[in-house]
Amino acid sequence: MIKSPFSFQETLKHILWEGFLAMESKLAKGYEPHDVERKRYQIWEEGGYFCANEFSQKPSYSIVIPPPNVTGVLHMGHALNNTLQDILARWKRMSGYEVLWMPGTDHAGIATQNVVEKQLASEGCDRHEVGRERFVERVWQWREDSGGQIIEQLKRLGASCDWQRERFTMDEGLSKAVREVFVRLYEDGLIYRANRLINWCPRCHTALSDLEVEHEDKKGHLWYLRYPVAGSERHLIVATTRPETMLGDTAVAVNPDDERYQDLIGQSVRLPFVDRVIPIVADSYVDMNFGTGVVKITPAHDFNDFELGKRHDLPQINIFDESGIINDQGGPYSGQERYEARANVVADLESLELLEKVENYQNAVGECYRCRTVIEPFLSLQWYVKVDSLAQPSIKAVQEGSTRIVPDQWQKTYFDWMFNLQDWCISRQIWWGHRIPAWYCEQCEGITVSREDPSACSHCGSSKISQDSDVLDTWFSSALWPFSTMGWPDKTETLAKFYPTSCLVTGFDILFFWVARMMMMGLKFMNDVPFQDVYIHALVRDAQGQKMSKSKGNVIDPLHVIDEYGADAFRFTLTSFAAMGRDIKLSIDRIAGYRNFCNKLWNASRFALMNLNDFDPDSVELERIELSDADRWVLTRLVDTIHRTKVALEEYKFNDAASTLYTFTWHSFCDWYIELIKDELYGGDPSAKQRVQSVLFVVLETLLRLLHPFMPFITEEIWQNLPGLRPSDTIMYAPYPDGRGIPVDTHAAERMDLVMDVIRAIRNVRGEMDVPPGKQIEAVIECKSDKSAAVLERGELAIRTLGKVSQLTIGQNLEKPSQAATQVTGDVEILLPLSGLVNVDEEIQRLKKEISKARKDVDFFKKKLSNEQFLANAPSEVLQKDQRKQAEAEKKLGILLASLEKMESLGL
RNA sequence: GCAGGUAUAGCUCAGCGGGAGAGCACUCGCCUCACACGCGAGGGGUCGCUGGUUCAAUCCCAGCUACCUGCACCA
Repeated sequence: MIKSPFSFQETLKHILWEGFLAMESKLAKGYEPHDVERKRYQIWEEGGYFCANEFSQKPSYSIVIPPPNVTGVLHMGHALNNTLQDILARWKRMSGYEVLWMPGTDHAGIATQNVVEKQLASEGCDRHEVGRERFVERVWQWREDSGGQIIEQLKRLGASCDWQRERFTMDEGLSKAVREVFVRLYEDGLIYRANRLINWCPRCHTALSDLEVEHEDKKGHLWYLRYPVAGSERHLIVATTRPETMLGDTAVAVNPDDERYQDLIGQSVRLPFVDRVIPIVADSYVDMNFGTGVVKITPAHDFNDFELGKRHDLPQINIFDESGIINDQGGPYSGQERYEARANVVADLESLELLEKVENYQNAVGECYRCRTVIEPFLSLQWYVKVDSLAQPSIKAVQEGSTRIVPDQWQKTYFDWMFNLQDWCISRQIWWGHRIPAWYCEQCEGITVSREDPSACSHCGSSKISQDSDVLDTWFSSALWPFSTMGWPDKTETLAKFYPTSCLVTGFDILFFWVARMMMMGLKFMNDVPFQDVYIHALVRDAQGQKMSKSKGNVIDPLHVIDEYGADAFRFTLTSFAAMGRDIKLSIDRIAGYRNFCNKLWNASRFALMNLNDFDPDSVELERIELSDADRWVLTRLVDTIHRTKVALEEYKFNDAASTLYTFTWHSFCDWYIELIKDELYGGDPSAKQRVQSVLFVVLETLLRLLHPFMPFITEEIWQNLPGLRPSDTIMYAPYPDGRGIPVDTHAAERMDLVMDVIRAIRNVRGEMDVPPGKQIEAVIECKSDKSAAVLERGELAIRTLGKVSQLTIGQNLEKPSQAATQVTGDVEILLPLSGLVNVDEEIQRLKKEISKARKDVDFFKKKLSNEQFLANAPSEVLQKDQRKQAEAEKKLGILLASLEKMESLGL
């Protein structure tokens, strides 16, 4: 026989009841996100509800998506970022704005090229064998086949982007914008070419901007090398972390004030292996206290040495090729890879007794942010953007508030960076990207920069010209995103309607990469800021607070979360934790908590639908019916929730909005209101039933609209199943609640709070005293004022039902039962006759606990109010409030003490 | 080294100068006719440390300690 936790009768009752529910309710017993999400999203998308109309008369609200990499897959950062944008977009759309949320992806030059190069490698060839043209074709093909997966994943999240406008940074239009910007900046003298040390990735074979290099402390060594002083038996000892670069040394340097080496300044040392005599120079850059106070100088392979070399007019000897292999300047080491060369140089120095010693040493090594290869400072000719004149207006715009950075602590970071800008290296030696529109003349060596591909040199007219083989940094095109996506350089209706954008939502990690550069380009080319607000959100970390990364294996895949818990629960979790200025530590059980919240909403709605079968929403006339205190209470709380939500959203306090809605939904609506109206729904009074049906409907329908930006799927699904006709095809275009038409009655709400306090007091005694939940009890409620008595008499039914009270007496100067548990709230004394329910000792214990709490209160206020300084200085409302609280506490203590005395006398 | 941030219940975090809050976890009692992804009740905190301002400080100011994140790094 199968063991069942239920008796046969109970099981049967269950089966019958479930059957009844299935017939009565249109909704399933638990919320099942899968089908709902797929179905609803499809309807929205096919209905064109995400589309923006630039010809609309409505006020505009626009957001451009931070374009994810075309190679990317959705991670937690994207999920948070796009959830917040979607909340804003849906909120504004419902609030009557014409909303454009512009989606798209960027071409991620290096990352995408790497993907396709790996493909080629697996086929046993490389891009050079394939050739530039065919390689670029392959990349396009790759994008066609497997790029942009993230777009479909954003849809799973519920993102309401205008997909018909989806853009890609390599699109024709955006490429045209890139070209226009390059040419104009060049013509304005803001783009130039220079031969400098740059960060070079020997694996990607390209230059990187300063921002694309990530520094990480690594364990290494400090080698002390002995350089023989020319024409002497002396040696100078230099310390270095990179011994192989000695092949490119063109000097050694000491501090001019260093007494140890005064006599050597101006002399030379003989460099081993390459047999070069190099000078000993004096420069204040050298720190006398570090190492030996002597530095080897390699101008072609170190940024500091490069600067020093310029001061002393030293030659720059490049010893590497573009793969980091020693070139023919490296003498015997020519052809060796840099680390191999290092090992050999060290070994050979040692055998020549030129290695003084080796120490362990930790220092920060720059790595390529795309492939983690150690970058090489490399001397090469590159294109730069001169940022000074572009940065000035961008700084001013934020200072003057044309663009607001939220939270404002990020402003400081923005300014810090803007004030210390280096020129931006924009050329990349890869093939995938916007090719630099510059042509070099074989004849006159002039450069032709042009909007249209030229056929002749603009200087000498020669047709022997060839285009620069480099492409532009991906961030160059991303910097134009807010206007290039809207059709610039053409003057479009879209730009007129939606530029500048209303808000940019992004993570702080790309504040410099992207936000600052968009500011510069927007102001330069649109003469206006690209966005009014910039909302910087947190980073999503794992439950331990660590950055999620594949190598740590602590990534939570958003799509798995959506599969398991539903998009709405996931979104609500992210939103709840999106407090300003703090990172999000995400763990699965938190998501489960919000899954439960979805289920709660679902079941409250099921309850409502079951009880609204015979209800016609058109009959609702809240103004004309006599509402109960409970009705007025829930409606007042609802309006309060509406206002709080609005304020929170306006201030980008997403977590506040979420918690306000959570608390109202669960604790006000479900825990109290639904419980309060059951008597009237199931009772025999048709007018009472219709009244609570009206309020139930209004509250639920309003709540769904309030919640929709946060939980789009479940709210639409329920909303569509409400009785009667909806004012629009989709909740997406139903007006966002503003509280109008909903009566607010704070006095009634206060009355209801008293009733609820009494119910809580009864439940407290029951719970503390282990009275079985099903057991009906007796209660005597002694009121010290007419007002309380009247309020509680009106709440009688609620007290009976929710307190499980069968015999209830409410009034003043009542006859008190001889043995009763006592509880006090406000000026109301609640007496629960023991009559065998509770034993006296337990009640004594409980009373003692209550008394100690009350006594603490009394002492607290007594002390506070006996302080003359407080009486003299505190504002009168604070004073009055505290006096009232003291009186209340004293009254409560008195009642409890009297009750205890009585109990103890009984016990004896 | 410079800058910024953070320290509040076991965990994760809200918090607006006037008696410390939530969610989760925990304890007790419940399959009560929307929901056990649930209901009711309860326990739990010297608000990092030291000073200062104030009638009043978790909140404002200064210093200290610890952790986090940027940026810059002396080879």
